[in-house]
Amino acid sequence: MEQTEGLPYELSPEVVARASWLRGQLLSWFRSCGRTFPWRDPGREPYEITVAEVLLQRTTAAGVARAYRGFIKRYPSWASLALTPLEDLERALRPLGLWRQKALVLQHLAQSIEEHGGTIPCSRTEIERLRGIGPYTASAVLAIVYGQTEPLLDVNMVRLLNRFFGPTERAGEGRNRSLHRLALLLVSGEQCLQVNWSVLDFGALVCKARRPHCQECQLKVECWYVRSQITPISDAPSG
DNA sequence: ATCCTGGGGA
DNA sequence: TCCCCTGGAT
Repeated sequence: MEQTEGLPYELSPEVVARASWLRGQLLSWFRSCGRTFPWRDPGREPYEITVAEVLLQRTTAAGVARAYRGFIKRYPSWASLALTPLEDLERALRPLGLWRQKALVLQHLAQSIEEHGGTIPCSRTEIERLRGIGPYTASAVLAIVYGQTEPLLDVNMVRLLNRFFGPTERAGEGRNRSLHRLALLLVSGEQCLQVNWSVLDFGALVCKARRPHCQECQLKVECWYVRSQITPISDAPSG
């Protein structure tokens, strides 16, 4: 009677089937069109991964990609981050936006982790206790550093799930939980990271917030959003 | 809701 | 100019 792997039995069989299809499509797309970033390379140190996730908050990945290697070269360790003058750190982060806040977060994070013996805690509760680390970044650390099955529920994944599946449940907290169940279902099983990255990249390149490429999108045959665009809600007299 | 001394694209 | 970006804290 135990629900396997914590998978959500509340989701309808139809939704589960569509999620499975979506997952296959995204993985296929990712193999040919996915983006490569230095912080995604296998064998990255936990330090490099965690720093990247903080830099990426509220910024475009392309912008971080420009600054990332230089930043890691200049600050190669938690110790170097902890010891550098805040002013220097701010200067290094300026091209990314929100540089003052990110400098504070990174330095405080570095000092906290130094006190923690130089290792990042491996439980969500402890990770989220760190200043500037919320649910998203905690999931990223758990998934990438510790190999856990975690959905990276950022704006891209929220947008894609909302569009593809359409309105599923009630508004408010119920909908958030519904979205999280969908996201967990999507990334469960093998290749958790590949699925997560495929969603981020697909959201950034195809299912964009501003002008989604619905005509060329390989998901359109199953997409609620496309259907809702085609099906007229009501005859709007244009006059 | 709103702010973060935000930068980039349309 | 406005909207968006691998958020988080108040």
